[in-house]
Amino acid sequence: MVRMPESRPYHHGDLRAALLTSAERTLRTRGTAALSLRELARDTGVSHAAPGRHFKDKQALLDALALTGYDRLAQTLDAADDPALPLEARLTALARAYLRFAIDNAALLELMYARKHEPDTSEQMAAAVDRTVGSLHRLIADAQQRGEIVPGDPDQITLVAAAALHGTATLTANAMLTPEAALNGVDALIHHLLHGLKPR
Amino acid sequence: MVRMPESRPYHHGDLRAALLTSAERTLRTRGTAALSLRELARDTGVSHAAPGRHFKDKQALLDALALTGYDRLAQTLDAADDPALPLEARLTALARAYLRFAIDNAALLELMYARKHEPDTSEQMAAAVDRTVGSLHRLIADAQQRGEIVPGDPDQITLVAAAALHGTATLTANAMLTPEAALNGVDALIHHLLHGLKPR
DNA sequence: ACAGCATTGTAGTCAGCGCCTACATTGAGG
DNA sequence: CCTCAATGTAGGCGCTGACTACAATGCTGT
Repeated sequence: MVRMPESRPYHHGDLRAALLTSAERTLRTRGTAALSLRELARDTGVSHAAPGRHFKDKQALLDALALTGYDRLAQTLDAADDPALPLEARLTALARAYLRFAIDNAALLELMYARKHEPDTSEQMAAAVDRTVGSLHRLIADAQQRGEIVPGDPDQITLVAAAALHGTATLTANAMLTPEAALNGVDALIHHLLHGLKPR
Repeated sequence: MVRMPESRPYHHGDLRAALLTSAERTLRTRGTAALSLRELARDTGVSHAAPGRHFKDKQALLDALALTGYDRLAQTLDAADDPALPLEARLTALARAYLRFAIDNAALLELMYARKHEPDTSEQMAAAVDRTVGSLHRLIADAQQRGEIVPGDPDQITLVAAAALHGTATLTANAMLTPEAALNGVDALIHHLLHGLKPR
């Protein structure tokens, strides 16, 4: 029995990467719930058990997907942070970048923030989160050093800012706030965050 | 010993409520992913198709569950808001109540904020969200009227506060912040929110 | 060059799931 | 009382994730 000449080689080459790419595509177009390992395998032209060689179970693939998301987010935020800008503008730009990411990658963000990662990847996840918050933390620390932000535990201050941004982002990603409303509200959000809600 | 002729009657009586109760129990103890209609039916002692009479599909049950969650949350927040308190204390109490709910009902909260509700329930969902934010909105409007909060679109101001609280709550529910850290940070969060991050 | 072996693919199977349909039991209203 | 809608049961379909045994491949040491 002769082998079909134009059949894919037995070994895919880089199945792991192909699966991740295809998975993110599905994630973006049809949501997390529509992601099935078997369909992923079919789309990639391999047997239904092949993904198991690269991801011990479905959660492992989702974790890997989340990690790539953190990489992209950290990179995005890093690129968006311009230390030369005055404080309010700098913070606004960072917030905008985060919001954009949240809007453009809602399903991925949901995955990144899901609290069901496997134990062995949860430390990588924590590190990724730290890296992500890093940009904001640096910004706060810089401003504090210049006396442009109140003194106090920088972690605590960062948390306040992070919570406000994260809240806006998740509200938007979960469709409780339209992208337009969120983006339009960013300036006011940052302004109020810096100047406070109480009259001065 | 006489054979107990007490095999459950053919008709359950209030299967819908029983399913919701059992579902929330599973949700709390084993998470959303572990929730199966068939297991739910088994636990409740009915056939695997019986739930279909009360919920047209799994999502319908999840939606119903989310709605009860909103009811409880709105009630909790309403009870926690004491208009007699001075602004900062009043806001702090509200924030604490929200955080407590988020910590105690992490999985349920995830369901409430998931953006995959069926179209026909999404309006009820939106109304529920409005009702939930109502407490905060009233608080802000009150304070604004007394001149204790800067003038401006009250919706916009509410959004700032809501984002900060929501951010803290989701960070905690997603285990990116320990419950202790979150609760300890509430006072500082509200303080900074009211007084701003910039020095005065 | 090539044998040995870990890696990475395939094929088949299993139990569990959501959902569907056909049928049985029940209680309430004409 | 008798119908009939509501609510439960039984069975089945196609899908899923996970497991296993086996086959093809390519790397590594000699």
